[in-house]
Amino acid sequence: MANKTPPDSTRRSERSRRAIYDAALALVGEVGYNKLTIEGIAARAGVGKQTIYRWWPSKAAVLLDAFTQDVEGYEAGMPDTGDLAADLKFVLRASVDEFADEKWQAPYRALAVAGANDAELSARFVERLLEPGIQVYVKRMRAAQERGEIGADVDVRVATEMVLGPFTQRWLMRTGELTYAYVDTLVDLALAGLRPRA
Amino acid sequence: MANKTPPDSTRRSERSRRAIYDAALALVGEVGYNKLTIEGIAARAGVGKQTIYRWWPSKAAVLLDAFTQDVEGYEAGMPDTGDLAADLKFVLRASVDEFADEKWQAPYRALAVAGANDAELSARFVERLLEPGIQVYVKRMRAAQERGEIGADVDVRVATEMVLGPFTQRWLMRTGELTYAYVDTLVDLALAGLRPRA
Amino acid sequence: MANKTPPDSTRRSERSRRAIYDAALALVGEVGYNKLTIEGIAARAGVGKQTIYRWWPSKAAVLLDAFTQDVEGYEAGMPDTGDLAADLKFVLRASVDEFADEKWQAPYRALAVAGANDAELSARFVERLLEPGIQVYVKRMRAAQERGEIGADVDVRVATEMVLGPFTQRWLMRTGELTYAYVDTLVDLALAGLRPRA
Amino acid sequence: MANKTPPDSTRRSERSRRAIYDAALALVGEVGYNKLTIEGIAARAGVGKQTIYRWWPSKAAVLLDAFTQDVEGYEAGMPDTGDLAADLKFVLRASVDEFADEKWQAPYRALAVAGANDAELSARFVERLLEPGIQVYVKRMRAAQERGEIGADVDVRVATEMVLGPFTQRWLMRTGELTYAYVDTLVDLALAGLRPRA
DNA sequence: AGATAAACGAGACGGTACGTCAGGTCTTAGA
DNA sequence: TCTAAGACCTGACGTACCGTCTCGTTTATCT
Repeated sequence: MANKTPPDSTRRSERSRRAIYDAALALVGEVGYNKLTIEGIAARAGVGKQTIYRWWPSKAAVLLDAFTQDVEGYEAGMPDTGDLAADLKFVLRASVDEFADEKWQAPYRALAVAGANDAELSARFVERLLEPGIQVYVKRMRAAQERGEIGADVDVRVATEMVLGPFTQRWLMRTGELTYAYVDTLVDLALAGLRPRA
Repeated sequence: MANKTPPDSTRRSERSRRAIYDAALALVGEVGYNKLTIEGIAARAGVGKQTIYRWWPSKAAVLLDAFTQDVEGYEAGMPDTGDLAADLKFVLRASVDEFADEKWQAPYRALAVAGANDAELSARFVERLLEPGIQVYVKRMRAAQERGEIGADVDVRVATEMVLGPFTQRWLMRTGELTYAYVDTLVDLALAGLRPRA
Repeated sequence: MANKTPPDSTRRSERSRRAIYDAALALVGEVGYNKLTIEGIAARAGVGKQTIYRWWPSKAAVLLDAFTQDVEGYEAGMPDTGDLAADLKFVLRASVDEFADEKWQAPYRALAVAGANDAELSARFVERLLEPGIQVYVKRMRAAQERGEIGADVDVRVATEMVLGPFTQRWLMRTGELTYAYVDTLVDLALAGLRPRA
Repeated sequence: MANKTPPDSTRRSERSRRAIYDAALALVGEVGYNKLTIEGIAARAGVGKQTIYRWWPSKAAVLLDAFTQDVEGYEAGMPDTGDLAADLKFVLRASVDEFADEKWQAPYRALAVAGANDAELSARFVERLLEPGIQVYVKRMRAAQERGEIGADVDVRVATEMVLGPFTQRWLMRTGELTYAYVDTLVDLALAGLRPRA
């Protein structure tokens, strides 16, 4: 029952969509996620509330799309200089800087958090933002593994999590500082266990 | 100015406090954190709203106290059989079970998440719930380190995070399953790097 | 400025117009005037909203046209048997029956009411529906006056209102029942005057 | 089911109630009944919307109470100079003036009209405002009847309607002007009857 | 034991935002 | 070119909670 016929997406206003994305990102930076409201987004975007409700189920979904749009074409990838430790440290240090940027961090954190209480949203967040970031590490590790720098029996997925998990936890839970020194230590400690056994 | 004289805590109604804790925990399990409301807690507890506002600043704070109360005397600690890997796996496997229990998981997740958007709450959450849990690991590792099972130069705090971070991330972000096999792999991989260099 | 060129009425779709009338009358009977909506009429008629807005300024105007269409060729007129009292009673009794018919009454009442708050609509309602009904009485009275049954100095318009006004008030305001006995009393009293017979 | 416990009227804010009445009457005069909104009343009164919804079921009900409050203690009654025609004319002429006053007329008309589409409201409107006004005439007529100025067999209720009905119809439907001359004619005709004087 | 005063339950209050509905305008496709 | 379809902006709807503010009513000391 209750199947509202879904709107015809070919007629969708591109103008409104962009305005909504811009408004959502601007507002989440200004007032934070908790005080972000659909009414606020609509007003800022110069758009009717219904136009938002027509296309998204929640403010979190709007923000996810807005943010995804924003980081499209990111896919920076990781260098492969042949030195795995150096490459990991290089990218993680960049992440340290990124996560220190309040403007970028606010919506990302908001999404991570909103996802935690909403399984469906979580799935989309992971698929669209989190997983691609993880895969960058997995691929680089796999390359190292093929060259024999990492033990053949090592689960590179778990190995990646061993580097990213602590980083994420410190950031999200504020259980510690995110510094260059920290990520260096982390990489060294993690890699020490990955080397092929002599 | 504006210093509301704080309420006299000696006159506080113990009955009401318990009722509020019970109501908060019951409701967060039934409707989830987002739909948990102060009005709902007050109604369920048979308590005036003001009685809640008098003693707590937010629903998250209520929940934190309620939950803390609930796990008081936990402090289980970790066995020390002399086999570090086995001990870590033992406790982590218990955590796997614990985090699979919807009733326990709901408020814990809610608090973790609420903290992410509220630095002050976060600090108390970490201090009261998260950090004690981490310290259990840190202490066990330190013991192992003193016995020379772990390299003397290893930062046991970071080493602990290398085990708990991935676990937490999988749970919170739902980026993977939490199984016995997973935590075993995790422990083995982490410890491989911790052994003292020959 | 702003003079929208009026639409070319020669190209108007007769099919749509009829469908709109039918839908409007059906809906006003089903849901009442307050819950009658342009959207509802359009949907029921299988017509775009714009097609309604192009030709009518308001739902009341649609209903007025629809209803007028429906009662076209009414103009029943009043018999002239030579007995004024009997003729008046005859027609008023027919009205009693008519106003008891929910299906006929609903849109008529709706229009009377909508008119009360909209002078322009009111004018058209009076001109097209109400006044013709009144004139039927006025003519019959005038005929009686010419035959000397009614005083030559009597204002037959006012005399007519003296019969129809009470009837309308009872109906519209629900201040009393509309029965055969009532209209008989009304006619007798109006014709006779209140003074005691000498 | 669904019986929300009714609010405790002893705790009701008199201040708010007055402000709501004032706002409702002011707004209905300024923008008309159709554009009168609960939000508008609340805003103008400096009151939460819920405070209105708590105590009244609709904007019409608010207006009815507001208006009733306003005309409380009216109950002017009718003079009894012994000359029935003169007394009726006197009061009706006063009504002519009253109904020409836009400020008084707007809410009264609005209520009459709202009642037409809402039987329950109608009942209260009639009981509180309309019927008392009618009874003033009925009583005066009855007095005249007891003195023999009016035939003993005359139904004074119907006789009253014969005077007030036409007046009301002209006003509500705008079928004619409301002048002193009109009400004089009406009274004379009603009292005299239509038959030619012998 | 009685008086005093704070916490208590209850819930009305001024507000904000919700998610829905309809109004009236504007755009696109099709006949 | 007019029509059907329907997306759009607007604004009001009625509801849910917010956090504050009285109201009596316990309850727990302190005379």
